[in-house]
Amino acid sequence: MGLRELKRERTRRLIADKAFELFCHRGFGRTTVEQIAAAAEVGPSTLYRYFPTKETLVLEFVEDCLMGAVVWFRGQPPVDLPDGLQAVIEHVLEELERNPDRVRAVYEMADQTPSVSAHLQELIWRFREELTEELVRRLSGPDPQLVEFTAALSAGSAMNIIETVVRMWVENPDGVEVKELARRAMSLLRGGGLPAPGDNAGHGL
Amino acid sequence: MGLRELKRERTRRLIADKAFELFCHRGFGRTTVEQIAAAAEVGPSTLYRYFPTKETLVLEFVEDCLMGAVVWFRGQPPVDLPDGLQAVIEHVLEELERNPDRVRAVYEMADQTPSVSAHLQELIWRFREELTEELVRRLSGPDPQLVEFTAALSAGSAMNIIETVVRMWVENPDGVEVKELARRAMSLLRGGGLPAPGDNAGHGL
DNA sequence: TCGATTTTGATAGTGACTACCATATGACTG
DNA sequence: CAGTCATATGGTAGTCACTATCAAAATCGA
Repeated sequence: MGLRELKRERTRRLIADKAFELFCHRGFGRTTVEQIAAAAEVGPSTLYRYFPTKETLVLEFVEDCLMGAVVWFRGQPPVDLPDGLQAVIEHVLEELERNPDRVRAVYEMADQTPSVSAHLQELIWRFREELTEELVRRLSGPDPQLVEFTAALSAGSAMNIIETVVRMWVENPDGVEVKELARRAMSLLRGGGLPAPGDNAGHGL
Repeated sequence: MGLRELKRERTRRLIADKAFELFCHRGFGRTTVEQIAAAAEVGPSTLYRYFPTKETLVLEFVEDCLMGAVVWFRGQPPVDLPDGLQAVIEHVLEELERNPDRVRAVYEMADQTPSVSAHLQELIWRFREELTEELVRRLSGPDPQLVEFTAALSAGSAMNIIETVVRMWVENPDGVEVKELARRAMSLLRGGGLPAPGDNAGHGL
């Protein structure tokens, strides 16, 4: 629209990029907000108007991937529940795979800095909440509590699969094919959250 | 043991209790660490020696329940994977149900304060990590990557069920029976993370 | 009781974050 | 183009969580 929105987006991107740059170079803990503001050539108060906390500067990309997938799913036509979950999972993974370095950097910072890890996990749970809400909207059933329950568990399964696949991918970038892992996870999800009775069950514990 | 360990545990409990009291009375954000230290009649530095962050003062109880269940499970004899997960889930839920008010208070604070929510979610993920580690130790298989994958997904399913049940219980304390919800979740887990094909599948989405 | 170890409390300091205000800048009207 | 309004910005001052350090006090072993 106007020139205002343009500059807003521009400075927002500038701040986030400079922040990520500094975080990768000096580490999250060794970088002060003041330094980021100086690098982006804005005042600290301006920075805080765009990003409420230091952690959001790190997690914006992941947040866009997760929440974007929910928004995308909201616009999709009705499908079966397993198909819908699979679609959401694949959508998220494809978006994340678009910037492998950024994903790895985020998880690295989360491993080193507890507060980043905490905010990352909270972001993932918020994704589950949003997805649950959408599933409830789509599901129908006589018992509303059962619908809520099923939706929450299903969304949680999707979250679970995404986190597991991404975590294994991050920890072993070259030895793991996201597509292959996702495919295995899909079959586990469809057959059940656990190894199916006739499959690889019977594992002694 | 000695008098030292005794006093240590005593002051630790004292600080945590006074903190929880103040949090419930004035709210998490309106209570300063200095006030907590004063209420427990210790210096702020002493408080920080026992609790690294303000949030840990809120979450100690939940952490004990979750991590205690993993430790308990570690001492259990080998069982089938679904049975083991069910046992862990029930153990956690029973421990949480022992102090309903405390659980509700924690979730209330988490809903009001983002940082508390973030640390709660991170705690839950740490529970998943610990459980995954124990499952890997117990599981056997030719492909170590598949073992890791199965363990992580299974532990995630347990985490998912616990969080879903507890959340519904907290949001509707009188209308939800934890035992009943847990039973439904168990059958969902055993039959699959999603409604089984012959059960309540076919929901339009 | 004496010496070694641990626990405590106080002090000073860093840095994230907030509230507030004066200024500047893009947007709309005559 | 001039004037006016809404919004964005930067600076200041302040709160509070948290850290580092160190001397004093409490506890333990002999």
